[in-house]
Amino acid sequence: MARSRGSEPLKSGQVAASVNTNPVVIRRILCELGRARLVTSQTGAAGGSKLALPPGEITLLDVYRAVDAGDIFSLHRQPPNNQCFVGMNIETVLGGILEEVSGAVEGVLAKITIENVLERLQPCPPARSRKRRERV
Amino acid sequence: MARSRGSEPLKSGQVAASVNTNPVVIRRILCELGRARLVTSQTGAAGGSKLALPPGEITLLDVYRAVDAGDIFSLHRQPPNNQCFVGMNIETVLGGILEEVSGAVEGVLAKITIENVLERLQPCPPARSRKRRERV
DNA sequence: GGCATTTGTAACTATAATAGTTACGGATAG
DNA sequence: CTATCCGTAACTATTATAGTTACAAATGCC
Repeated sequence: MARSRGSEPLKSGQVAASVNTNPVVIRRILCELGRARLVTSQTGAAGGSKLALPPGEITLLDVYRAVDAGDIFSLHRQPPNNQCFVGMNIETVLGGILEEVSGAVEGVLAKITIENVLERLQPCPPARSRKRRERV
Repeated sequence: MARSRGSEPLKSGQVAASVNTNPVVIRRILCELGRARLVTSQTGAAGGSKLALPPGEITLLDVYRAVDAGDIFSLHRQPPNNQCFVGMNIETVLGGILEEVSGAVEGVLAKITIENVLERLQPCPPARSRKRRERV
């Protein structure tokens, strides 16, 4: 979507085809991103989705938070036995460690924008294909 | 196990009871930790498991690596469509980002030992209970 | 030796999460 | 008015994880 920014919005079917999945799966994710104001979508004919911000202003952390249900870094739902000394406090300790870990993850993601991803995709600038030789 | 180091080995049933699960589940994990040389186990009567190293010499990274099947930070098994420019290279880019992320996670885990976890569990040193008032 | 106990492991079932599918109401462009 | 496309619900399929049962092999103890 970042690559086709400015032009027409992408349809869920196009995105789905590019990742070999079903349009509904894509729409579900796009819908979450829309709630986070990262993309905008339009219904109806000639509808589709596009980025709501310039690629340089969307970080992977934004995307991660929009999509994460909050249970990636979480403790086992079944609590330990509180008769045990360790069990009494271990959840607090592990919770603290999980926060350290997820903080580190978020630190990495916050530094990478969609634009950076595009740059990594293509060492050379985004098309305007200087020689028109490298794709069909 | 770190808390009962020096004394008798812990049986899988005891550990299982303390986390409200089945002994076999514990044995499976203990077995992986054993293959990583972090714990030793003994079969037979009076058997059980104990740490193979002092708690200060085992990091959470050691444990993580012993247990991780390698698929925590990994790409979707179904590859994208290579007809698409993005699909052609995105896996390489995402792979690089995943490495950055897991590197950050490992950095955090490498700094925390089992001994540190014990310290965080109990602000005061490991028992020898000075007043014998705080547990039953 | 014989017995009780415990690990290691296989085989199976149960439960839950994720992905994928079908269907349809509502919005929109032409 | 019609064709198209999103948002969403409801359902099925697939997979991963957890839990269970069972048993051979190892070990300590009498």
